Amino acid sequence: MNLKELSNRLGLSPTTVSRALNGYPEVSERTRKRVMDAAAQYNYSPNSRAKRLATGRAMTIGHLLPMSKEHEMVNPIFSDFIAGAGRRYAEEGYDLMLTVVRDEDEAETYRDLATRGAVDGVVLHGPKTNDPRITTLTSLGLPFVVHGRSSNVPTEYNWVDVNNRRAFERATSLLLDLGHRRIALVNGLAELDFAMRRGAGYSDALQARRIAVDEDLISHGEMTETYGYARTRALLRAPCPPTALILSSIIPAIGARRAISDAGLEIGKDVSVVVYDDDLSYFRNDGDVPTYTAARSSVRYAGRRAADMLLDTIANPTASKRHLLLEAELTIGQSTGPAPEMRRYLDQG
Amino acid sequence: MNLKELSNRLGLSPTTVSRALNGYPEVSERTRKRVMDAAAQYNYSPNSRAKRLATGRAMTIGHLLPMSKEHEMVNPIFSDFIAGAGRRYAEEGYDLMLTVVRDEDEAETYRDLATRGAVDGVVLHGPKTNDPRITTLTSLGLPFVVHGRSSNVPTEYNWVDVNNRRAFERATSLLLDLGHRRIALVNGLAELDFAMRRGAGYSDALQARRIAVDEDLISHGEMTETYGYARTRALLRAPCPPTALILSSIIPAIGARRAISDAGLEIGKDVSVVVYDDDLSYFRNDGDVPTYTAARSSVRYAGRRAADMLLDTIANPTASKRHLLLEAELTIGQSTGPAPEMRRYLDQG
DNA sequence: ATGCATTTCCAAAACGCTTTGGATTTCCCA
DNA sequence: TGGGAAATCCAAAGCGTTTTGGAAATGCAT
Repeated sequence: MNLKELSNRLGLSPTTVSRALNGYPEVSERTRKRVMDAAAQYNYSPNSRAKRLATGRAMTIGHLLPMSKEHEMVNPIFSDFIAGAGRRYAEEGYDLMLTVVRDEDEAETYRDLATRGAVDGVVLHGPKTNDPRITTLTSLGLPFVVHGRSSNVPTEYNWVDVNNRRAFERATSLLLDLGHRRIALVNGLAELDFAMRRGAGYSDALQARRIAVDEDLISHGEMTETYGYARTRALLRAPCPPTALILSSIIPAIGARRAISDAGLEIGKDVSVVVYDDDLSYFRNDGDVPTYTAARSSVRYAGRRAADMLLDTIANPTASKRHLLLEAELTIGQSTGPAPEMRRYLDQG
Repeated sequence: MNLKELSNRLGLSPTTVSRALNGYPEVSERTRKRVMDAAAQYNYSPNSRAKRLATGRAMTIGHLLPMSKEHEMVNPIFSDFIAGAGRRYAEEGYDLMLTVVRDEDEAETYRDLATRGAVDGVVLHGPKTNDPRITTLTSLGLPFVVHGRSSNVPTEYNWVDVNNRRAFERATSLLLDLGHRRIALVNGLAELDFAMRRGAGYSDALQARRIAVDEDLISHGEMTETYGYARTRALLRAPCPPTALILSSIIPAIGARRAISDAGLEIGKDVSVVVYDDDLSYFRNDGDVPTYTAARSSVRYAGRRAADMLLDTIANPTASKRHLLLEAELTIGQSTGPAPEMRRYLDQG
């Protein structure tokens, strides 16, 4: 069943039927009703491909899922971000197109999406410092929103980000307040912009208390359970181990817990742990007292807001660039407590 | 730059240019080369929307990401499955379209995708027993592949599944061999077909040893960390706690570990744990000795094979239905050991 | 040189929709 | 009962490809 056939059955022209269905005012309500009913009856909906050709709009938003050859990992936060964004797309009649791509092909893929006219806009994930993809997308003239920010990019661009620096500054301060002085930072890959910002927040807090930053306590890696385990284990075996850890995601924190437990230590007592919590749907860190003390910000919500921003950009292409900085909330859970020395002091008191 | 403009510059007809680019034999190699070069120079690639209208093919595969209102969780294995499947789509020139949908709208969405002609086929996730979606898709005539199987569906359909029953039968047998007699099963949601099969495998193994199935040891839930924690905690506090646990995913196993640790017990010694491991990219359970004893089967590989199957079905629509049953491998890790009573016996020996 | 098969290319139709620019009808008021 | 405005509808021209059905040019053997 297509438009021509439907209009034949109704004894109307395709023009009128099309207008009736798309809510144009040039058609009487009586006719519109008749058309709508017939469309429902024959289960007609306009062919996407034809519609998109005629309107010149793809009605599709693209997301690239880049996979590197060495560590071919899918970012675990990706699915929750997509869930948030995709819900909005669906509500607005947009489709979501996901392209799994080797990361060396990423720029080429953006170019391809643009010239093919396959999407009306894209979301850029995991920006690095001075990310070249931003320049690429800008020059392609393809509307886009960055999830995160990229330092040192000369041009303006749309972004939705969390105040990572402040979140980690606050997390570090919390541990300092508890008497911890040797605090390890288990951070994301060094080239990622958010990791850089988090590192800066951590350093800020230490320096505000005149505590030197010990590079041995800082590490960068992919946010896997294995990485969290290996790194924590190494830290605890060092000559002068930290009394507290800050981890950039809840996934490596799972590994950290395992390493702490393996070492015969207790989390929240012998070793304090603060995590950055993206509020992943399968790993809710809530309850009366959350398992982990955490700086929390819902990545799903970020996805929703990024979608809003992108759709708005597509609708108003000439408007100035949009920015949204979300704040993480710091919630106390079971994984933090006074530093061991402090604990002895308190016990005496 | 479109086809007409390109052909103008070349002094050729659109027909010839189109044929040259699409590798048809009616064009001389010399002309083809000239066209290809010009296309590269002007960075031309055919407009997807027009191409798809003309060919009548969407060149797109659909995946639905259903989200229920109560427990709005994204299945953590989804992203790895997509990564595997999406890679194949990209290689074959297909796009991947993801639709985030409230699960009560799922059937309606399939119908819409079909009538709109938005996709050439879909992958069905998380089939329940006698899943109505299979009937819907069959009647729509939309090619599809099920990731998993659905019992009691009268018609034939394509599927890629793991031999869940055997995997759980073997996992249970392993624990029985180690002397465990009270083995808990922490399973997925009861309505999911794979949970049913896993339960059957578990029961098979017990009954083969003439051990009665204790319903109190079996539970169903969503595979979150929180669920694994709560359930394990409850089990360990019961009057007659199990000495071993089998968990349907590595995610609740994380919670189980936490509960065991909280109870002052040691995993692999006081309590044995076997997990079903989907080989998630951010939670690799490998190393010299894996953390968990596990029945492992890569969900990413399953995604790739499902994609193969679907593309093949689209190319040969009349062929008979295809099935692929993958076997999980059972690998011994650090989380299992002899049952405590057995251990005492062995220690004496 | 001639005839025939190949090679090489093209004009025009088709895909299914939207949208432009009228044409026709209806309505309202003087 | 006109006349103009408003309401209602339509024919036809796109949108940018692919594909059908030839036409012209070339190559080869005679």
